Amino acid sequence: MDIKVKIGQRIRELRKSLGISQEALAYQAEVDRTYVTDVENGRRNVSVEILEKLIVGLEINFTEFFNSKEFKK
Amino acid sequence: MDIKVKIGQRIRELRKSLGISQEALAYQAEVDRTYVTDVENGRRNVSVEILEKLIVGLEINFTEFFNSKEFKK
DNA sequence: TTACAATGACCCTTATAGTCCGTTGACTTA
DNA sequence: TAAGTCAACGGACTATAAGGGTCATTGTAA
Repeated sequence: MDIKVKIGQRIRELRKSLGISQEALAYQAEVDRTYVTDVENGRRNVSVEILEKLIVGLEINFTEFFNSKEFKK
Repeated sequence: MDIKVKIGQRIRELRKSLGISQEALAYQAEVDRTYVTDVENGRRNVSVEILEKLIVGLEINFTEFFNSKEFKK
């Protein structure tokens, strides 16, 4: 599966588990509201700096973010 | 530390453990040789699609790549 | 010494990542 | 009836990722 889609799904999964809206995540990650929508829907090829912002906004770290079934190939 | 630097260091570490040159990694990952140099030296804010190419070129997966001390915050 | 491979550090395009404005529809609560 | 939140989408714009060229440097080997 497309890495962009995998990352989008993972972000949505973690955001929902936090019970926050896309807009709230966008605010915490300091990115645009519409950008979060695009990322979650696998339409954006995010850079690591932006991904870091999102991961921090999700109150997690890179290791935990990628420690998920879909990233183990 | 800067996420770009952390990723660069991790790539260099894994590349050296494979015993291959930057050029060989660039070839396997289908990116430019000078780009690998820049990434390893923390000068590039790589996108996830390019990072995936590099990770595949390093014969590893995202989970293992980020399962390293410096990515656990 | 010479020669070569590997790496690093510039520089310069162009393709696209990322922002910001808006609208729309679905759903909820008053 | 609103009026609110939320997610999806589009268009236009700016910032920058990615590719590629060139030359310098370093190390090693003959």
